[in-house]
Amino acid sequence: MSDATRILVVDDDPKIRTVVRRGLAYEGYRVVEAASGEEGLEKAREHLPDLVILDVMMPGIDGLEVTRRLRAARGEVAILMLTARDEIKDRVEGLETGADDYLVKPFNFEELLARVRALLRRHATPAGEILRFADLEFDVDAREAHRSGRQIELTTTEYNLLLLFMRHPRKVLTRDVIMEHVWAYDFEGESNVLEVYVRYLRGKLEAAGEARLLHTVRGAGYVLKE
Amino acid sequence: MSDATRILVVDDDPKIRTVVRRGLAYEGYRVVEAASGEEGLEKAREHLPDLVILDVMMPGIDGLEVTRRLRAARGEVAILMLTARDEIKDRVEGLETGADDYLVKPFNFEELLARVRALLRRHATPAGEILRFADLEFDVDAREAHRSGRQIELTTTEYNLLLLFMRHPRKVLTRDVIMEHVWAYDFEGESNVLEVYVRYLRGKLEAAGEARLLHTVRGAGYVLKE
DNA sequence: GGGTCTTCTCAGGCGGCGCTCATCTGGTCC
DNA sequence: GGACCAGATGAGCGCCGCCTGAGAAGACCC
Repeated sequence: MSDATRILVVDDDPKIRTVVRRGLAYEGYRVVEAASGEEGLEKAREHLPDLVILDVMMPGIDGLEVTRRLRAARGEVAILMLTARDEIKDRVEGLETGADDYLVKPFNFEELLARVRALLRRHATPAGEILRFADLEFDVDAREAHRSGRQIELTTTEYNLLLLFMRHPRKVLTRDVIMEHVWAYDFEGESNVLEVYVRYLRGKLEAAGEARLLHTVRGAGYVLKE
Repeated sequence: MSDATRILVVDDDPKIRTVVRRGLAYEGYRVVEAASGEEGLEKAREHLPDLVILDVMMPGIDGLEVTRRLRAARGEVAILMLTARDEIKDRVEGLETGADDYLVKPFNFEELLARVRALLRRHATPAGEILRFADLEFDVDAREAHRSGRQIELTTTEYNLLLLFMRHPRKVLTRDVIMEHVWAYDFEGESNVLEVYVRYLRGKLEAAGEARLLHTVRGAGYVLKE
């Protein structure tokens, strides 16, 4: 814990910074923010992050230039570039300039987290993760689950949702937290997607009449527990 | 907690109180002020704040003494001490007396806010916290309690009410304090919701014939004790 | 273009939960 | 012992939070 992985988030949009910071902090990373390219370079020098998440489009020094300077200064840092949907040409340029990966906005948090983990793993140690809870097995790499010998296929959203619960068993996750993690960061307004997907998941997890694992906590959210 | 975080500001300088109060209120905290050590202790008893911001130098009961008494009163309250620049020796004494952090005056508000956030984060709910009292366990994350091996499910209001008692064991909580914390009422209208929910809680906590933990203090309020 | 899979919206339904109310109980004071 | 009042109790009601089934829209594949 004392030597947690440090991640620097550079984006001029405070909303994105906040969502990313909160999410990553929740996952146990130490997060530093910067609102501009200049500040980003400064914070990078100051905190020596393991990974930099970097928006391409920023006033002043933009993401590409920051990448160039980071590479010139210190080669080992991993760089994840964020690019708006219609800036796809930037992808190529971004990767050529020295970014290790890129992600198109808007993205949902689990996607970001997956990239972050992948990048950090590449820089560190690999491992085929299998999460277990009660009689449920969850193979992160294979993207499938097993219960009472049965193989359970999951769609992407179901996978993200179940992954979140498997990472935080016995903990009540509020609707807000779940929405922020599994659905797009800029999701606004009322929707009952969450209920619907909880229903899908329950349907698959309890297909053979097994006991309920995903419980409703009225007025709060949901928990994974026996 | 169900309602906003409460912060008590104790300083004999009205200017500082005003600045701090406005700023914190703007950030969404509920702020209570006190102009002296005596008043501070009184307000603390009355409002059960999560954090106390406390000036060291005050006529009458000073900050150090207030800290001592707050700690003696079994409060798990976080304390942030304010000290003038040339009272640096007070820092040491302040921390030894039981303050959780200190801040040198003059300070800018962002500095204060950063400390406040850090303290609340550290102090509030370290993930996986389990509160215990007698043979009762209260799992904050899972939103459930256990007694004599039995799992006790709680509704949101029951949870908020029990949480309040678990945070202040053996302390008599008046009806007003409880109403203010759990229902956010200004106790205007008459209602016996509190009695009803005390009954619900007792029902669940003593379902297997266990001894009473939630006691009535006639004319005052309720206590959690053996 | 047709078929399939996935994501998400929408309308309707149901029951849990928060709360009120009327009545009962017991402690306290004279 | 009687009167009074704070709190306890049981019953019940209405809302809204969540569940459910159906289907539209879009992506992908052949």
